[in-house]
Amino acid sequence: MNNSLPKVATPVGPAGTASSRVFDNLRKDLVGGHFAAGEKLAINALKERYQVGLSPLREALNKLAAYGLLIQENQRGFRVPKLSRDELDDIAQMRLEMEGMALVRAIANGDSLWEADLLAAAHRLKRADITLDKGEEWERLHTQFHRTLVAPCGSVWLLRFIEQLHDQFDRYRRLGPKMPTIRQELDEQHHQLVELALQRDAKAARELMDDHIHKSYEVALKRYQEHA
Amino acid sequence: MNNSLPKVATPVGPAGTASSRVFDNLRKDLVGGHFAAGEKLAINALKERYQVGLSPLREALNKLAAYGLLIQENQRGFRVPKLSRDELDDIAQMRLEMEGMALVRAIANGDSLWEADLLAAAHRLKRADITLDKGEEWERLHTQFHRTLVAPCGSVWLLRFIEQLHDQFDRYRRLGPKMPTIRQELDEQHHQLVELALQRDAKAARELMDDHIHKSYEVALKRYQEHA
DNA sequence: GTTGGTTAAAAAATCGATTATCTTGTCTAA
DNA sequence: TTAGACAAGATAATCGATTTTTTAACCAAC
Repeated sequence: MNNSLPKVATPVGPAGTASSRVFDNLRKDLVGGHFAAGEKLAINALKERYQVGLSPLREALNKLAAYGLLIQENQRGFRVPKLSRDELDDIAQMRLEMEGMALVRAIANGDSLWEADLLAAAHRLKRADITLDKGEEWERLHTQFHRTLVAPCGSVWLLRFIEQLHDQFDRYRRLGPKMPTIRQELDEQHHQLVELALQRDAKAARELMDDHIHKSYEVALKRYQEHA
Repeated sequence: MNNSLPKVATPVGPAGTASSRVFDNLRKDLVGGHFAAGEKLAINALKERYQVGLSPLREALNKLAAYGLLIQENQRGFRVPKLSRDELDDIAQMRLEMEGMALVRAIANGDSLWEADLLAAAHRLKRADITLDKGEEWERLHTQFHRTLVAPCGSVWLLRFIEQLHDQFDRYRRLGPKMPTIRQELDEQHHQLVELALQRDAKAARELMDDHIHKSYEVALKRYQEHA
């Protein structure tokens, strides 16, 4: 009211509802391992932590339960899902199938705008890697890179499932500290994936993707086993 | 208090929380087409319809949005997702990939208990078909049959995705009235699927499953197109 | 010492009311 | 006539308090 700007819908900044803000933050924390697997969430503590009331918090918890990042038990609240070797294997196996499929389709469909996005995403990821901004930002760019890679696969549902699997997978991958040696290897594969995608070599790209997921799986498995 | 029975947890009947009850009912109604595609849900009307307060209702709506049966728009409530030819194609394509994969794995893993379950599920479905109990009950048994078919595939996540896709697919399939001719053909395939599964003929079973989904797709597409 | 039952405390689920946001219809000014 | 501003009503989101259910602690009886 104190200026006459023509009603600009809040650009994107502070985001919409309290519920969606909590959802985003809680999702990040769950994927990042800020809560112990199997832990029961104390709702009042969460109210504190995320600075919201009960209603928006519960709505966010319900969404996360439907998404698979929380377990809801009928009259006894929410808990963080347990981790298990079997589930990790399942998730990795599904990633192999679905991301492979998506990559092949993306290579068939992707246009030159995709090529540009892909190069950009890979570049940003590498930069974040060099500056050793070891934190949340690298994770964001890494997720974004993989998302971009398969984006033009043509299936909304496939993308949705892949995203869900990534979140689940990252719960294992992010259990422990960085492993620089293997990490470097994986980072190189990102660039090789871009190259093969630009060359439209679907077969080789898929094979590399399989290997990439395999190596990531080994990292995740080791961390799970060391996790005690 | 008026009898001395030793504290039996309510068998299964009236179900747990108000929220979960609403979730189940709303899900059924959304899949069954009781709401128009694209329609905006009037929350107060839903309170009436399902006889619950605002909080449990909103929690159920949030879960359904995360599940993909509703669209949540930031400060303007919930609406039923639109239908589109592209999405139907996407869903059917994904069903082909995922249920095919799941069936092959189920045939590799399933034990004799599975065989029995499968026969039972197919039988129940046929019976419901004969008695022409055209309603909700047949739908339930049909869903149950397909669930049983792929149950021992060994992947929790694959089963989860398949279930989600079924719900989405059924939004199209159930747009119109029965089509007895094609319906009969599809029903026969159910029994053929059981036979091939019992014979452990993965290849033939997968081909039949592909055909089954294809035919179902044609039904769904026709209904979508006639739906106006 | 264990079992069974009772009760107090804690936590989850739900309700009723309040606050914030959007939508619609109307009016004014160009 | 049309674009914009405004106000009134409708709807969504959130809060605070209540009700219900579970959990934990205690005590008695075997």
